Amino acid sequence: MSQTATILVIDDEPQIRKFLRISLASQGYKVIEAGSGSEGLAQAALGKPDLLVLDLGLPDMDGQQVLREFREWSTVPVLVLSVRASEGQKVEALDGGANDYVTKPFGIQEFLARVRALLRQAPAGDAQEAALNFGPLTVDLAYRRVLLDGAEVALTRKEYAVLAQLARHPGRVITQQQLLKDIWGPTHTEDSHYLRIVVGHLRQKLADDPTQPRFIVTEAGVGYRLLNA
Amino acid sequence: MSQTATILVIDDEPQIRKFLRISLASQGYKVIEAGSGSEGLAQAALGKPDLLVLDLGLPDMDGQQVLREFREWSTVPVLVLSVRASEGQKVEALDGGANDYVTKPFGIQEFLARVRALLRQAPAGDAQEAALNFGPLTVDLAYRRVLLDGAEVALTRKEYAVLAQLARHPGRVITQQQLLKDIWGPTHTEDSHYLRIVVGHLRQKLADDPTQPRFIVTEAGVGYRLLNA
DNA sequence: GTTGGTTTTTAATGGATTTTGATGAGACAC
DNA sequence: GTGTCTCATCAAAATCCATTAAAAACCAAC
Repeated sequence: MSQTATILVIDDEPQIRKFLRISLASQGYKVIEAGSGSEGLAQAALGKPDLLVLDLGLPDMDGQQVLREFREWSTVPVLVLSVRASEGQKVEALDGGANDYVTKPFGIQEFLARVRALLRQAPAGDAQEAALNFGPLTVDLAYRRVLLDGAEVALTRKEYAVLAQLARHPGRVITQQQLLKDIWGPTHTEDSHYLRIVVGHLRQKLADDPTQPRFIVTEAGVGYRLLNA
Repeated sequence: MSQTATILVIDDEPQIRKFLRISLASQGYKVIEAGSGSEGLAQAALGKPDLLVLDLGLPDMDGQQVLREFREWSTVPVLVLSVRASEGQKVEALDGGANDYVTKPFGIQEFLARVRALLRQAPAGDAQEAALNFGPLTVDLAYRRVLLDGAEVALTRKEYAVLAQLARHPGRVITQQQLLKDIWGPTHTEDSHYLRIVVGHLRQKLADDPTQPRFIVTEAGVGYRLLNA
């Protein structure tokens, strides 16, 4: 389905942050944190989270204000936490763009279930998982498809795995060990021969010449790199 | 911007239904009602609501069961109501596909705010077609029916489950593990053979040739995908 | 209980992919 | 120049995968 979701927690109380961090991390989420509203907004722009957990009681600025500014540019789901349980508060937050409102103290199981519910409707990586383009070559990770000049290229499992791995880090060199470990497993990190053959097939199918590469560049003794157009 | 949303209320207590009907209608929503689970599911298929408000305490069938059957074919947001506030109940409902969970008694302002929040993320008139088309093939999730050239195709449970799963993500590769986990359960993720046989039967009934597929494409060693016409 | 239909096993086949082995070309150091 | 290292390519063998058929076990409805 999706890779691990990133969750940004904005809360000024360190012990609550720690509690949430541990709980969320134990479920496999990647957690980033902020202790104030301004820091939180900065992190939100930087870390591209898939979900925002926001405590309304912040020292530097009003939580509602943080929510409002966040919603200026993001549609990522927001779960608001608060000790204040007044109905007016809840209505204000929900109408201000929050997707859920949980009052402290809360059960961690319910909290995690609400996190799952919010992430379900907006799957992780939805933002970044657009198709990647490398000139005439398109690698669509969501659909597991590869197009060359608009025509679909039929790739085998290993071929696709190598290309996808390279495509995930455009322009970066991926070491042979990395590729071998991720695709063949940690027991085959020495078999760089496999890699050469698969890359050979890939280049053939993509009409790529190793001496004059359009797509896959070999970095001798190190690994391979996918050129970003 | 948005036209009036339609909200389906499933609750067996007439006075609560009346209360919700009046409150929701005063906000301009169109309200349809059902007093039992089976009636609710029928109304859900018929009335194409934009939001479902579901009370878990129903006389004829378990609320969780209603939720589960509804989620078989619809992604419309669901707000669950319940007097029982046990955390386990909430987790079960949220993981069963509910988007929010409100315990009675509740403040009507907060309830309406949560309704607004749910409708915001899935705007009214988004009235998603429950029937999906793939050229001559139609998969109607709401009625659990499959039509080929307008004629109904009789499918077994597993066959339908596999086809429906593929149809929910048109063009996308669904991995064998995914299909096996969702349909046979997490203990059978290794039995990819089952899958091949069911897909074989499906192709036979849909007059689909694996070497020249109209509908189901096999991605060797990975999974299957349903071609979107 | 019997019956009809469904799901699960079992088995056989052909095809495709992956692995293995062998060979040659280029780069670089000595 | 020679030897060594890495890379690329070709061809075969071995393995894995998909498809099909058919029998056995299972279930639900009657």
